This record gives sequence, C-alpha cells and structure tokens, in this order.
Amino acid sequence: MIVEPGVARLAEAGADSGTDAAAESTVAGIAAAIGEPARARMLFCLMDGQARTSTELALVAGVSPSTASVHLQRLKAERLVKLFVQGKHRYYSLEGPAVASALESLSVLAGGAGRKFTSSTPNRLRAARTCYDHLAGALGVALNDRFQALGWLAVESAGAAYDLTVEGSQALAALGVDVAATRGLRRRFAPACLDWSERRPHLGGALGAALLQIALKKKWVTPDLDSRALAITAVGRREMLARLGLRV
Amino acid sequence: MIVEPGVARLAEAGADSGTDAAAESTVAGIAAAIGEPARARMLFCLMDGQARTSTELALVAGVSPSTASVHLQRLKAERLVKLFVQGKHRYYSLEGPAVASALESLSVLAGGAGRKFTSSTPNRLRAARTCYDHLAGALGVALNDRFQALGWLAVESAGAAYDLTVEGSQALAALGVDVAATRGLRRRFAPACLDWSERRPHLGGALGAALLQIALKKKWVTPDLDSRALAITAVGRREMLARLGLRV
DNA sequence: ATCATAATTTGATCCTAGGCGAATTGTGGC
DNA sequence: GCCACAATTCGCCTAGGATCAAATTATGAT
Repeated sequence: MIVEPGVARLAEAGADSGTDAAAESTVAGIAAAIGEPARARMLFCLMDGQARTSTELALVAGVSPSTASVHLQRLKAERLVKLFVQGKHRYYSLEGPAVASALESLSVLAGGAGRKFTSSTPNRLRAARTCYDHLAGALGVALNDRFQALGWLAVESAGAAYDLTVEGSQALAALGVDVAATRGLRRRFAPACLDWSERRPHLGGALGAALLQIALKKKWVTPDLDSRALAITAVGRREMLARLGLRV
Repeated sequence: MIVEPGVARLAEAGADSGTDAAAESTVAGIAAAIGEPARARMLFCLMDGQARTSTELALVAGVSPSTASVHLQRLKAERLVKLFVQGKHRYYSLEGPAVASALESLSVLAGGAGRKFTSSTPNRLRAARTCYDHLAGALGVALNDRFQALGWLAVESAGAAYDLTVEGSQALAALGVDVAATRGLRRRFAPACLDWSERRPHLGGALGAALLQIALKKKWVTPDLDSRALAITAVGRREMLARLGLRV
C-alpha cells in the first residue's frame, strides 16, 4: 500500500507557515477576543453604535472595573473597539461597521445552531432593533424592500450595495435627510447588511445611519430598555403608512 | 449632580440575562471555538469543502491525534463541523456554507486590521481560490460580474442572492451544468457570498458549487499545493475567453 | 493647593483549557 | 478468531488567562 499523496501535502502545508498562516492566526486572535463571555457582552452592548465608558461596560459585562479594563485593552489590541478620550472620561466604541457586521454574522451561526426553530419565536429584537447605527430586524428589511418597490433605491455593485435614485433622493430629502452631506461622509453610502433574524439584507452605511437618526428624531421608533431593541410608536405607524405605504 | 439614567439601565440590562444574553453566550462559545490557533487552522483547512480525517487535520493543525480529537469534538459541539463515518474512517467537514461564510467574514476583519495595505500584496490566494465549495478570489468575482453583464444572472431578493435568467440556464447547460438538478438541491441556489480579498460578492450556493465542479472537470483550474488556492490553466484561459469573453 | 472621581496598572490567586503519551475502543482485512 | 490500523478516551502536567483588591496615575472641581 502506498501512502496517499494527500497526507504528504497536508503535512507540508502545516509546516509551511509562510503563506497565509499569518492571516489565520489573526483570525484566531480576533475570534478568541470575541470568545470570552464578558468581552462578548461588551461588544454586543456596543452594537447600537453608542460609545460607553469602561465603568459602564464593566457593569454590562458583570465584572469589576479593573477586569473590564484589561478586557478593553485586549479588544483594542485586536482592533475591535476604538477609544476616544474626553477629559477624564474614556469612551469605547466599535472600531467600525465591519466589526458590527462580523458580530452579526456570528449571530447568524448562533441562531442557526439552535435547532429549535419551532417554539423559539424570539423576542422583540426580531421586530425592530439597531444594528450598529442603523435599523435592522423586520422593520429594517421591510423599509429596504419598500424603498426598492417605490423605485427610490437601486441595486449597485453586484448586489453588495445600493444607491438612491433621483426620486429616492427627493423623497428622503422631504423626510429630512441631508442626502448630499450624507453622501459626503467618509464611509460607504448605502451598503447591504445581512440581517440575522430575517436572513435578508437591510440598509446600512451612512444612509442607513441617517435614516435611523430621522426615525428617532421624528419619534417613529423609540429605544427600548435593552438599547438594541426599538419600539415602533403610534406616530411611526401612521407616518410610515401615509408616507411610504408601509403597514407595520 | 444627578446619576445618569443610562447607567442604571445598563446595570439592569446586565442583570437581566433573559433577553438575548443566551444568544450572546452562544456567540461567545462559537467564537471561542474558532479562537484557538489549532482549531482555526483546521477550520480554514476545511474551507475548501473537502472532508478530512482526524489524523489529516491533526497534521495541518500541528498537534497530536489525541489533541486533535478533542478539538474536533469541541467544534462538533458548537456545530461548526459535522462528522460522517465511513467504515473505520471518520470524516470531518464544515457544518455548512454558513460556517464558511462566517469564517470568511472574520477574515475580512483580520485583513482590514493589518493597516499595511501598501506592501502587503498577498499571495496566489487573491487570484483564485475555493471558498468552501465554490470559486472565490479575483476569478470568482470576475465570473460573477461577467455572468451579470451577459444577462445570465439577475439579482434577486434585495441583493442577497441571484437567479439564472432563461439565457443563463441555457448557457450553463451548454457548459455541462445540470441546472434542474442543481436547483433541486436542498440548499440555497445562488446566494451572494462576500469575498474577503476583493470585498465584493461572488457566486456561492448550489450553483456556485456546480460551477466549480465543471471548472475542475474541464481543467479550467487546478488545485494548488495549498488546496484553497487554484491555478488557472492555459485551457481555462482559452475557454473562458472564447465562451464568456472573459480575459483572465 | 487639595480633594474627589475615572480609569488603569500592579500583584497575587485560582482554575480552566491545551497538550501529550498510554491505554482503550471500534472496524476491516486475513 | 486474530491482527493491524484509525480514532477516541483517560490521566496527568503545565501555562495562560480571568479575576479582584489595592495602589497609582490622570483629570476636573472646589
């Protein structure tokens, strides 16, 4: 019997750590940083896009301030959070939308992993929530669909992003969005973001963030106790039906 | 000075572990499972979609068979890999495309984390590679674009997936893809999969897998030593130019 | 200047999780 | 039935990491 060639190749690949082993090890580092319960709690708390101080994060993580501090150091070293200092307060927030996106995608796995799809009708998070700094959940997906149906939003760059049509720009301007300013920001304008509860994309990026700001300002939605969940107000229902033809 | 209401709410949210703390903890578990270097190496090795035995995986991970065995148990418990037994061999493979997708999204973070975009011209993996069981890299994205330009592929369901047009079905049938059988499989037909090196979507799912099979069968691409990398053959260049008008 | 508060650093403790070798189980070939 | 091989389980060791209390640094208020 002859030794299978495949095994020899595998051994070689294992010993050869020059190719993309570096990339793999960073992935392991990042995953390990997320993979500590206290740190995961902090990260998910930050997924609403707000910045929080280390003592606040110590509370949500359920650890002492000193412990939280080392955790945050680790997260910062892995570039999952960033720090900005204001006087004696030090605010931590997610490093960027990409981090929120990766956390969402791990949620997809976690959600799909629990095989009980039957009675596990989740909670109010399914209806409407924030994803980093924009709308997600059933409401986020519904808005996304509605905007496309109205011809306000067009699919761009092979499905990974959207762009506003002329009509869409006018319509959003009428809602109070400063489209030109939003477009001028140094982040992607309107990328598609996969929704873990709906398994379909919703609107993210600068435009998604601007939209959430408007919705909050007009009190269409209000943050729930758990800051990621959003409650749709009576005003919101009325306005979205009248302005968008969307029944929620 | 009054205590900020936000802090009280945060403490409450921390104590209240009923809402989505369960989801967070599973995410932590999954991330921790990925976050061990040896396990990460195994997972990335499996990203080509092949099933491998525990001894093979022990080799690539650089650990003893017994150690590899407990690692694989852990990965199976977290539903990241699945096991199928054939006689005295026990083959492990990724649990599903969703796992590959999550690993890919962590790669995005790891890639973006290294701020040296200058001299870090990566390796042959950028040109063409397998992502779980379909084509990725520059070639994967180029094919995706070309199919859309040819009117073979249409964007579906708000950008998260594609579907074949009538012309596309005929064209792929001419290439040797059994479109009807592919469509009948119990997995998503043609979802968009985000490419970490190109930062744009490529074609995944059942159709993406079928396409890779054809490309391998027709020897348009051949697996490199590192099994995730693919080399484009002379035949492949000629055929893709002639049949698709794609210069690679 | 002095004090109070926010946050980190230090030091010490504890314990989980990774590691391997040896023994055990399971399967196929003879 | 017996042996060879794959794979897992067991026992033991070690190290890294999570934790907190106490001390230290930094900043703002009085």
